[in-house]
This record gives sequence, structure tokens and C-alpha cells, in this order.
Amino acid sequence: MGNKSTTKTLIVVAGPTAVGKTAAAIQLANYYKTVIVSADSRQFYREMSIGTAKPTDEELAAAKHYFINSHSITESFTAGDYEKQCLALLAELFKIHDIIILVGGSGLFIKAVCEGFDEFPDPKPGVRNKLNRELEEKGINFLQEKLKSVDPLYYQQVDLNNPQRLIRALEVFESTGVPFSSYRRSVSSDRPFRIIKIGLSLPRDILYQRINDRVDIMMQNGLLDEAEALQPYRHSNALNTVGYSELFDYFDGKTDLKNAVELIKQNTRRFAKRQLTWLKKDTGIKWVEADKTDLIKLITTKLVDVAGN
RNA sequence: GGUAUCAUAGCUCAGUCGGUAGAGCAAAGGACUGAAAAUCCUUGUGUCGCUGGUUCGAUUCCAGCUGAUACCA
Repeated sequence: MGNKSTTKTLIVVAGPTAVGKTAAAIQLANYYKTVIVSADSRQFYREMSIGTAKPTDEELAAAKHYFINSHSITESFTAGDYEKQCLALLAELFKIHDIIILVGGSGLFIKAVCEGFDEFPDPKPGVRNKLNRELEEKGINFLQEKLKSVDPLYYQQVDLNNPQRLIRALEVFESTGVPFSSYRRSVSSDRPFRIIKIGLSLPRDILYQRINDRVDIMMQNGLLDEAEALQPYRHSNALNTVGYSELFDYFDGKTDLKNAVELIKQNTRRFAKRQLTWLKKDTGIKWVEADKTDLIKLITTKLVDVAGN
């Protein structure tokens, strides 16, 4: 837990996509006369807007936002980079504000800010590409065997069919000569501020309806054009994203537009489900129904309860 | 109106030579420490359209009914 002597408080607003985090965060920021820091892994990128449900110009004007449009899809920007940059930013912002709002749906990015990651060395450039090539040419079995001989501990823990995890571990090993598992210590970092987490929830059927409707609105707002303009960058990591991949398939003639839009809805629903799986595990989150008219009152009441303890 | 075919999981369908059933998709649950809107794992009970008949036993065979489709009028 954070340092109790500080008066500085980070209010985390979490929840699945389309639950209404942006609007709630703006209301909270106005209520506390403070600013918003985004923990959204796609809204960082200035090239992507419609498909990421980024706050609108009006919303951005209603409260000061950080980590929105802060990066380009052409840069590499990892969760670890985010942890460092965000903590540095929070240190500056807490000089001016006692309360700051952090909004995001990704458990990993919230974890990055609230607990931090263990110290991992930076991998050598090119190693990941090499491993991806080995995956393609020699198969996942090759990577599994390699991990087994080099890091038997992690071999036992890891999801062996998950190429991304295998490659991550091998990338660290091949960059340093030290097993990935030896860096994994699972210690939470102390933060110089108090953290209160609020989760916004909705009944599943209502959430799914909101997702479906929002995808239709995105299409009306020009998502197709946005995706088309981004085609030159389609292989960048940032564009491996729901709402874009499906449209790239449409441009390739692999599917018709109607089907692509249905797939965006379906994949967004699945994404929301995964977000919930992660967030449900976090017992520190206080859940609030997002469709209540007095939402902000409910949240602030809850915050006083928590702060009073 | 007549004839034929069909009616099984949310959807598309398979199957049971009569012993109450299984695939794909959808969906649900889960994992996840620098690709995370990513990546990966697990999960299939449904009055087998309705009502009767034959049978030890019917979702399976038979009859009627209802609905769908096709063709003929």
C-alpha cells in the first residue's frame, strides 16, 4: 500500500470498454477540479481516434487529459515505458493537485501505475524479430524446447501454446543470458500516493448493446476512412487492434463490409469480457453501477468511505 | 387445394440399422509482469415441432396435426 502520510490520492476509474469511463472521469475531474491521466493502451496514439473511442474535442476541452495523443503508432511504446513515463508525470502533477484521475480499461496498464513491474532489462533489438522468424520457420515446438533447456522454471509456469509469452521469455534470456524467471519477483512497488480504485459496471446485455451501438456510430463517424488512411502502417503493433484489423481484412477482400462490422462488434464484446476477467480479480476495486443518474455522487460517497478507513 | 421434402443446442447442420444425441459458429468461464484493444487455455442437456399408435423401450418406425420450403394446380 502507498504512503499513508501523504494527502495525495490517485483515483483509478476502471471498467470494460463502452461502460462510460470517459464521461465519468470528466465529471470527477470537474468535481475535484483536477486533471485526467489516461491508461488506455490505444488512445495514446494520435493517428487512431474514431476506432479507439478517444475522447472528443469537446471532452478533451472539458478537462485536461494526459496520455491522449501523446505518442505515434510509428514509435515503440510498451507497458514498461508507460509505467516510467506515467509515474514521472504523476510526480509533476501531484505538485499541483491533491487528487488525480486515472482512467483505463486495461488491467496491465493500471497495474503498471499502481503496483509496477519488476525490473527487466531492455531486450536487444532484433532478438524478437529473430524469434518470430524461428516461430514461423521451425514451429512453436522449437521455442518450447528452447525455453525448456534455458529456463525450466518458467517453462513449467508459462502457457506453452502462447507464442507471445514464449518469445518474451526467450527474448529476455537471449538478450542477457539470464533466465526470464529470475527477474520475476512479483513485488509490488510502493507509490508515493494513495490509490483508490473505482470499477464501473453494467449488466452484460446492456453493455453489449452499448458496444454494438457504438460500433455503428464509429462507422457513421468515418472509421472506414480512418482505417483506410492507416493501411500503410497496418503491420505496426498499435494497429493490431479491434476495429482496424477487421477493416484491413475487408480492404483485402477477405470479407464484405457488413460482416467486417459484425466482427468488430463481436471482437469488442470479447475484449470487454477479457477486461472484466482481469478486473474482477482485483479485490481492491470498488464497483459502481455505471448507469445510475447520480453516478458521481455514488462514487464520491464511496471515495469518502474508503478514505475514512 | 394436391404432391414431395424438411422440422434436433441461440444459429447452420450431422446422427441414432429403435436403447433419450454431437460438430462448426455464437456464447460462457479462465490465464496473463514491457505485443495487452495483444496472445493463449477450458466448456456442448437440448421437452431431438405437437398428439397419438406399434414396441419392453420412440428423437429414430407408422398415422394425424402444425409450420417451412419446392413443385403441380
